[in-house]
Amino acid sequence: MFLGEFQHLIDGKGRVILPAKFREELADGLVITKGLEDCLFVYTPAEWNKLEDKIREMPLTNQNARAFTRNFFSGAAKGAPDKQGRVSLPQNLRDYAGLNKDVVVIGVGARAEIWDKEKWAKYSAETESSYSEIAEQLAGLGI
Amino acid sequence: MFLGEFQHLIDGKGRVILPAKFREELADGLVITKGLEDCLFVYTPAEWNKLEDKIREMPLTNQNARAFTRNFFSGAAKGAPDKQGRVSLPQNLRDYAGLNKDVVVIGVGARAEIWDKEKWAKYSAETESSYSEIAEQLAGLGI
DNA sequence: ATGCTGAAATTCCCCCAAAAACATCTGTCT
DNA sequence: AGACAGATGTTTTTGGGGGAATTTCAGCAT
Repeated sequence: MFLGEFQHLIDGKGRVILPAKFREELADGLVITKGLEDCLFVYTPAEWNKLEDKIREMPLTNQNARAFTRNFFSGAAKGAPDKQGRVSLPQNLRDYAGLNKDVVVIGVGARAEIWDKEKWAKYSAETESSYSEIAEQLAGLGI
Repeated sequence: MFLGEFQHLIDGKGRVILPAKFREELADGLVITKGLEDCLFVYTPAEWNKLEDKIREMPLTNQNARAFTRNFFSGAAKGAPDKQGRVSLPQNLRDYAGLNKDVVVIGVGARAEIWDKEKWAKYSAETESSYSEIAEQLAGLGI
C-alpha cells in the first residue's frame, strides 16, 4: 500500500530515488509503465502480473489492440532498486512523462506514480479545487 | 517476456544487435518473419511453434487465410544470434520493413519487433491517443 | 531551545559490459 | 587464379550501472 507525496531529483544517469517508505514493498522488483495523464505508473510484480494477464487476452487481430499492446509493453520496464534504493528510468519513459530533474513520487494505493514536478503541481491544483465535485460524481461507483 | 524499447544500428552486413535484455531468451534460436504494419516479428522457437499450430488450423478454404499463411511462412527465417548477440536480417525482410540504418527494437510481450526508426516514431505518435483511451477503459475494469 | 545522532538524499567516481567500428577469413563465382 | 561477397571474429570506445563518501535533514534527548 503506497501513500504520500515525496519530492525527489533525477540524477545524471536517469535514476530516481524511491521514497524510503516504498522501498520495502518494492525491494524484490518492480515494473514501470506509461501511465495516464503523462505520468509513470510503478507496480509491484504481483500487481503487474494481474495487468499482464488482462492485456494478453486482447485479440491480436484487432488493429487497436495491437497498437495498445505495442505501446504498453514497449513502454514497460522491469527493474529493481539498487542497494541505495534507486531505480533507473529508461529514456523513452522519461520522455513520455516529460521528466527532467525535479520529480514527485506519489503513493496511490496499489501503485506509485512518478510525475514531473510542475505537471503534478498543475494537476493537483486543478483537481483539488474540484475535489468534492469529483467525489460526488464518483458516488455512483459505489465508494 | 520482451519489454522495452531500444535504439540500434544495422551494420554494413545487414546485421542488427539484439538488446542485451533479449539475448538470453533468444540464445537458442529465433524466428523472424514479416509482421503487421511494416515491421518484423521476432519469436522464440517455442512461441513460433505455438503460432505455427494456430495458423495450420485456419481453414484452407478461406482466401484471406491462404494469403496470410503464404506471407507469414514464406517471409520467415530461422536464425540464431552469434556470440556477440547479433542476428543477420535477410535482404527480403529488410526490404519489407524498409530498414536502412537506424532501427528500433521493441518488446511486445510474447514477441519482439524490429522497426525502421522513423516508422516507429510516426506509428507510436499516431497511436498514443488510442493508448490512453484503451487504458482508461481497462482502468474501469478494476485494474 | 539546542545540541546530538542516525538515516536519508545528493553528488561524485570507478569499473564493467555493451555497441559500433574495424579487421580477418572462407567459400564461391567468374 | 583473382576478386568479390558473405559470414565470423576482434578491438576500442562509450555509456550505464553500482558503489562510496559527503552533505542535508529529521528525530530525539538533554
